[in-house]
Amino acid sequence: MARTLITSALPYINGVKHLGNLAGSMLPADVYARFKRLSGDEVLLICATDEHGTPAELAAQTAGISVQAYCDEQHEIQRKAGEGFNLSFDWFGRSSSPQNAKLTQYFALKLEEAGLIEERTSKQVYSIDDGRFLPDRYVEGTCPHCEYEKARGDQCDSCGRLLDPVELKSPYSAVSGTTNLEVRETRHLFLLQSKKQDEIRNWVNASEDWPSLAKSIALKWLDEGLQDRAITRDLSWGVPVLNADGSARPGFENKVFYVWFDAPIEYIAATEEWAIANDDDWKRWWRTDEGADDVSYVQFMGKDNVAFHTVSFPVTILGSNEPWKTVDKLKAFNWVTWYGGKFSTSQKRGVFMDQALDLLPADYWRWYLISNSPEGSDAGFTWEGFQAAINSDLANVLGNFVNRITKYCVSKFDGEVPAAGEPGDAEAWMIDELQTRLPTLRRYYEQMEFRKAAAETRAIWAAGNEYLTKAEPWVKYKSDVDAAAIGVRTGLNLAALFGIIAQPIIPETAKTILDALGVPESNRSMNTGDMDDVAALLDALPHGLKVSAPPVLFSKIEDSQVELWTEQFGGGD
RNA sequence: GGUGGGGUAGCUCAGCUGGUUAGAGCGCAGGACUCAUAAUCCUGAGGUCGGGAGUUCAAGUCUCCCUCCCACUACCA
Repeated sequence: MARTLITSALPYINGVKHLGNLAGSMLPADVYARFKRLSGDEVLLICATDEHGTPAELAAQTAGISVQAYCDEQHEIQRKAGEGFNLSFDWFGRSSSPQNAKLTQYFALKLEEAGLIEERTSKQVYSIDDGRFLPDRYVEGTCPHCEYEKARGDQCDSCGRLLDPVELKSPYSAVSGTTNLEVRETRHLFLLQSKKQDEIRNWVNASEDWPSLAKSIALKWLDEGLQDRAITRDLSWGVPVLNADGSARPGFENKVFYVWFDAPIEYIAATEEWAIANDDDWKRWWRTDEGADDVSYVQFMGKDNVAFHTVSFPVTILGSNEPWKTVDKLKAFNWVTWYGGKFSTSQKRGVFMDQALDLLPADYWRWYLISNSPEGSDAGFTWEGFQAAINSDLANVLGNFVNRITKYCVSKFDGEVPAAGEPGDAEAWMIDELQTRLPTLRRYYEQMEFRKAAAETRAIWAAGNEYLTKAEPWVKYKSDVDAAAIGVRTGLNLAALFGIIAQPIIPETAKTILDALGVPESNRSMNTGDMDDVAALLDALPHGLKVSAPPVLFSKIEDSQVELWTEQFGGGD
């Protein structure tokens, strides 16, 4: 059995994720995982909340609770949101888990043994009133180039220039507003990425199933020269820096590993968390010397994360000099935009996962976000586009098809799959369509071309409607009931097939359809072997099987709802 | 500034290594049908493929210049 390991970029703990976050990583990872499972692979889909770092500490401080309590709360919220969207994670872990702490410390020690870690002193802005070091972007002030007054220490939002926090005029803390700042020296562990430059380049060049986008980003970093980077921070919340014997590393008692060092390691640690919970073995997924050599590992992420996955994390993995599994294929996404701008938590622009589910069931959103996946470039979300896609694709093309054929069967054939009638021209046409379209659909999924997979899925549904027009059982019924029967039987089998191919994207509705048609779990696969014989697929339901018309699968989105939501969510302004 | 990705029918987008009359969905117009969620099916109108120059027998598809949008640019994650 082929084995596929899939990871989605870890959503940051700070707040409910919006539809753009969902569409850019977690959702396509889930769709792909579902497809691979239906294709007969053994799949492990891993995700987790990324819980360390300054934003989590500050958010907890604002909320007046401990960081641990804050993360506990937020993790649960995100877990529930994912569950609400039917994200089929085999494990949704936490980067604050003991497994991740241990593994992160382990990697750091291995890297040090390999001579890739060095202590260095650097300078950083310290806020005396806040009692903490400030990351560059938490220092704000007036831009020395354009005089913009709220420029961040790393970059000015107004003129776009990269800055150093010490360049800012009248700097202040973005945390508290205090101007009581000073530059202090601080010691950190640096990962000597420059030493791995050639090895990483060879590894990148050897990669095959990477999109050009990913490769070009990786090569760009390599061309500019990998810089050694600090992998520790002056924070209290995070993975402690320890010696091999478990004692605190001298001078690092108040420091932790940098969130970007431990976050990708959580992919592995989350698998360990999964293994513990399921009494399974995690190493067979991650250690090529312990069974992971035949695993195909696929990563999903937003474009902004590509460098971390193609360069930084590989330095950690390869630098350990141990046989860890590295990524085989990766898929990067652009952003979903909101009426031309960005989704923004702080400005309350856009729709967030929990809000979305209050409006409509998950399948509506899943379909829209996958069929409009931000693959080639940013994809704009608009209520009008959403309404059009749902009403046309789901309600009219798929929902109506299932409704018309099942209702007709119930009213004219006692709700039983008819046995009579021989296939004719219309059936031959349908078989021909499916013989080209089903392999095409599978190919798009294999290639992770999600927009195209959705479009092909829809095209197959639409072909079903076209088939019914050709077969016109309601006309034939008047003169030849057997001739009508073949149309109904084929139509019912098509409905079942439509449910099967709908499973990766709209799993709940697919289940409703397949349950209504009495298709057993074991016959819902999308495996090639099971989909090759199209003629058999169109006569798969046992003759005489009792079927029922499921309730209306999708209700249409009314103009009045679009108006309401536009007002409610500030779309269009 | 640098790097990368985009600018193709009213809208959202396909168009691989250059090759017959540039495609799809939505929307729009007309027609058909009546089993169905006023759904479905058919037909049609609609584009000087961001602008300019060049290479070529031939360019949306290659080269150069210009222009607009977006992302990334390594101590935010």
